Amino acid sequence: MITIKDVAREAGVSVATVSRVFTGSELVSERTRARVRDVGARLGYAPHGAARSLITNRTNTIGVLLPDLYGEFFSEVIRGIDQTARADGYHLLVSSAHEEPAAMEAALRSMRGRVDGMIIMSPDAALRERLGTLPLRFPAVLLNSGIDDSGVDAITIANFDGAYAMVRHLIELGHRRIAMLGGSAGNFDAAERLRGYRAALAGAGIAPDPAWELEGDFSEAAGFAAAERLLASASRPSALFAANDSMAIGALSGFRQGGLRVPEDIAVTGFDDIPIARYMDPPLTSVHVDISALGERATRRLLGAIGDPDAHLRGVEELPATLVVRASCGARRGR
Amino acid sequence: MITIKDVAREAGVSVATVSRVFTGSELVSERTRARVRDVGARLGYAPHGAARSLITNRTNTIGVLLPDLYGEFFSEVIRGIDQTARADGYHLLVSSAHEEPAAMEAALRSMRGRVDGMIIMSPDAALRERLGTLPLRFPAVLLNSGIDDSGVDAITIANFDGAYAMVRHLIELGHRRIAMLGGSAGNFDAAERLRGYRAALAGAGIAPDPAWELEGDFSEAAGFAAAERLLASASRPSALFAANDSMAIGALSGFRQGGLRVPEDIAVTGFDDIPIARYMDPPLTSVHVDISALGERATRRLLGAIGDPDAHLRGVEELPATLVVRASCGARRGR
DNA sequence: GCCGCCGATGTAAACGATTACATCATTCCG
DNA sequence: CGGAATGATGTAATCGTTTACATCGGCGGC
Repeated sequence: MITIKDVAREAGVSVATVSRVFTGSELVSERTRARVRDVGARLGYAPHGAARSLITNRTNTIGVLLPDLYGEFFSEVIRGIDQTARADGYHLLVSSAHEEPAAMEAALRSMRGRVDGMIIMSPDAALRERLGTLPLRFPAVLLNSGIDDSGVDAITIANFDGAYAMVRHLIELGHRRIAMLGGSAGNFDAAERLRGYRAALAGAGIAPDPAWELEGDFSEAAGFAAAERLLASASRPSALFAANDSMAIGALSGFRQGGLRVPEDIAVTGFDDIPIARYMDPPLTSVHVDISALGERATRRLLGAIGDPDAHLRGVEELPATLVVRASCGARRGR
Repeated sequence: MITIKDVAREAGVSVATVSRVFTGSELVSERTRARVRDVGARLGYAPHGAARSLITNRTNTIGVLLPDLYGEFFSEVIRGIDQTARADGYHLLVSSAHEEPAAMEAALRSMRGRVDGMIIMSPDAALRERLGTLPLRFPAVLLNSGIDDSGVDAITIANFDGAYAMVRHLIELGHRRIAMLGGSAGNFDAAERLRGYRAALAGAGIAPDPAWELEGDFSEAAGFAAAERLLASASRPSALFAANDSMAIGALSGFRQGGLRVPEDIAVTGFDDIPIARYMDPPLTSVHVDISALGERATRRLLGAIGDPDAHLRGVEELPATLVVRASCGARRGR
């Protein structure tokens, strides 16, 4: 492997000069700069990242910790993070599937000296608790972790409001028998959406029926299974609100397979408004969240904290969640 | 920031001993090991990644270069890569959106000293040429780049076979007027799929109609637009084969909105078999590719090359692409 | 009782860059 | 013409680890 020394020797200058050329310092004569550049290109030299980080204490990398890497939601978040980070010359070090706090801690440790800051997505409540006690060695932004402490940086979605608006909308369409397909137990977003659902029902004076609070796991398969369960049960709701779009899509498919028409026989709605939602048949009524903006905002906040830790003021930002009415709720005839 | 020296001082041993404890060397007495462990935990010590990489020449990280990060296809590939890499204790450094060769080269350079190897996805033909001339400084595996040189490591999809099988299937169903919605110009996968389409038509003695070779860009929007175009044109095909599922889904939606029934009025099929395909209405007939396996195979190959560069033998692997018949092609009644 | 060996530990030299400081040649001004 | 200021370059310390080599004590075999 060719190093800065090789370039220096070949160009007949000291390593300091080569370094100055490659870090873009002004203090090099035009002639020397050109010569060093040439030699560098000819030899195929590239500065060694680790060596550079060691002395500068900067890695130009941000770490991303995710619970999983599955589905359109996460890919959109990462896209938002990546775009923003790249614009500022940062790379992304991703690490996923940290179900257990221990695994997460290990991942966090292993990031030391490899990243300048972290974006941590830990929707699990138990995990979040643990995280608070963890001595973070670098700037960090939490995503959807339900933390409400202005001492930390975090971005959240207006889960409650979104769910409330959705259920309210269904009620206004005349639905009284509204089921909710929830997310994984312990998941913060899921809990908040459920809370919004209950509040909306209560607000309309509808008694909640525990049998209509189904448990899911955010996957299409869970939606499909829930639809089958509802089809088999004696009393069927007139509307199903799924805690995310993937489950709504699965449910759509399940109901159809069971011979039900959506929205005529049953309304189905989701949450997140993933890109594909509008292409469903019927197009899916959902709660729009600008998912990639979620990643973008988190990244901006993090970059701010990295750039000037003292000036940076921490806080929790909430992203709006707005109702998007399409055909699957029955508000629009056909399409 | 606390370093190995702090731990050494606090534990009353030399840095060498601390290092030995944290690298898992045998040569430490049980008593000392325990003491160092304790002190380390108490002080919240974590080895500095960059410093470690510098001396060991290992980063335990693999770099991933992608053209973009959009949609389920990429997210599945990354998932495959991540799972395999993590199982071997590797992290992922991702970098996306390298449309131009220059940007790609820059990204590649900036990875030196930060990764042990790279997985490069560059479906663009021009890019691939350039890449060949680039002196790669680390093991690399190419993904879907259409390279057919046993001197490099690469994984490809059986694009031609898959497309051929799909079109053949449509012909067997009685279709003669089959349109193809292609992918981006210059994209290798797209070109191969187009080739398969043409070959199948030719094999059945059907004259190709250039007007029915539409250009797309792999997005849902492109599929939607193509459907609109076909609806407006005088002669309409009886089947549309889209070069990927996203476009097929967009087309499905477009045709429906134009009042056409799928598959009764027009058959629609895709390629990739992304997870959501089976939940469409009608469920999408597609060409199944084990996308996450694509990432997994690439990673295994790369890890092999990293582990033992001498023993490793390079080569191109092709992943099968098999027809999955669902309802959107009309082969099955209803769903 | 001496020697050699072995296991546990320490010392110090890398790794490849950046950068404060020193050096040297020029230029400019009084 | 002397000396300060300026600009280009070099020297060497430094970042936090790992690891080859040295050291040292204790133990077993002769």
